[in-house]
Amino acid sequence: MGPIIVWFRRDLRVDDHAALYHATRVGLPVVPLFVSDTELTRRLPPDGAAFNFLTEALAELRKNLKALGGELMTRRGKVLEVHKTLLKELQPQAIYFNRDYEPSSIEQDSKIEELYRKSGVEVQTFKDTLVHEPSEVLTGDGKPFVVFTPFANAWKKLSHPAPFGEARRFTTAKLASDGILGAGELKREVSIPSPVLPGGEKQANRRWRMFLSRKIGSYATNRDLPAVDGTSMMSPYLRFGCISIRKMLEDCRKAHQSAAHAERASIEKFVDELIWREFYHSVLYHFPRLLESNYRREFDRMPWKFSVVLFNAWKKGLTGYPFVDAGMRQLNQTGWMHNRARMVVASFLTKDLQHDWRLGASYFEEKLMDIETASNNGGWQWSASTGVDPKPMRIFNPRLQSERYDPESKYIKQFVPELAKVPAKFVHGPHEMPPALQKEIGCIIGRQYPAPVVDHAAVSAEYKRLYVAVRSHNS
DNA sequence: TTTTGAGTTGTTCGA
DNA sequence: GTCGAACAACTCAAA
Repeated sequence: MGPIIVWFRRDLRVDDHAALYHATRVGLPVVPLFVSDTELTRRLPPDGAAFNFLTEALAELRKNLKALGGELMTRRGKVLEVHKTLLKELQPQAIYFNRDYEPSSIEQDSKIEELYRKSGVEVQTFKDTLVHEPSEVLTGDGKPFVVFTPFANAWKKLSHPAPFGEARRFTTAKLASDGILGAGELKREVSIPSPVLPGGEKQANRRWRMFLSRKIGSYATNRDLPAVDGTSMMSPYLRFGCISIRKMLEDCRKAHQSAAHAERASIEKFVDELIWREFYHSVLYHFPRLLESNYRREFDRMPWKFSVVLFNAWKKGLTGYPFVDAGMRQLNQTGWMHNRARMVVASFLTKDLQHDWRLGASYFEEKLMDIETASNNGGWQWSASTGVDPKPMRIFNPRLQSERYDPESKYIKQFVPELAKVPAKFVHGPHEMPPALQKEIGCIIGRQYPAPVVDHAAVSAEYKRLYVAVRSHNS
């Protein structure tokens, strides 16, 4: 009897892993497989934080599989070609893998399924990435939800799948030695200074337990303050599947039961964020065109601007708006950005600079270590007012956001060091410093730190006119 | 079919 | 500085 292939993609863990759990219960040898050139890895820049995270997660996966008695097989090459080769080489009994919902993955996976099925090999796919799949959360009419709250209500009514638990020990069938990569071969030179979040299952659990015991109770307020370590930072771990979403949800429910009243609201808020992740997965699944186009079609007429100078200022964190600049520099330096800052920089690019949200979305794809296409697309379309959010136009005031969410300017000063000596009174608007003060503290506007690249009041008024014009055209 | 009510994360203004 | 209302006024799920 041939082995069972368990194909790992965005689910780099051994604990509570649907496909691995089920495969190790059959009693056949199991070949855990990772193909380096998947839909996941192809888009990751090799010098980016996400790639670094991935290699760490993979190295640990290899170790954890070994502890279960198995051996990770890593192959490089086109996915379909790799599977064709393995079909001959291993003559597997079956292939198991967890489902992925991105449009490109769906297309790829159906080809893989067909390949194995045609050869009489059993194919089993599993729900693993989400608590509830896009096909499970539908309106009464069987249509997809496009407003969050009704989606969340329907989601909460469904009974949640319990964690499966540990995989059994297994053996890996003797592998042909050719074409198998060593552990280090996927590793490339990376130049990310001390990643804030190390990849892998162990780190995922460490961070999660710390968040559960010390942070989740104050999540509702602290999550909005970029200078405070108040968010879970689980996004990269979820992106690469270093932790099980079923387990996280179960932990939240247990914590909720034993929590004080005040903390319960915070835990519910956190669960809502997990539901947002599933909501945007569902939206993209049902409307794959959103990767390229506006949900609200009338925005196809939006006369987005483009300026190399302004776009570069945004990318580099040199807009003259300290909070925006802090966010962008955090992204560039660490591969991660606080959620509050993500909203502010996205609003700034789309509303103040009036640049197409797709430009911002691709820059995030390039830089974020937690890049999840569904969430990224949903977030950017939300910011640009082109998406499924039913609220009317929303323009963030970057100055106000700065004062409200970074009142002590700790975040700004951490990532925009040239503002370190600017007094509290001026730190959210350094260009207002009198020239003498600029000179005194060695932060001259236009030299050490830029003047605002646009005037918020003027450009937001302009944006409002464009918005009204675009929308009224519709009827 | 029509009606009703609610909507992640905002901003501004005036008391 | 804080608070509530006005802003704008649209979509869409569900009754």
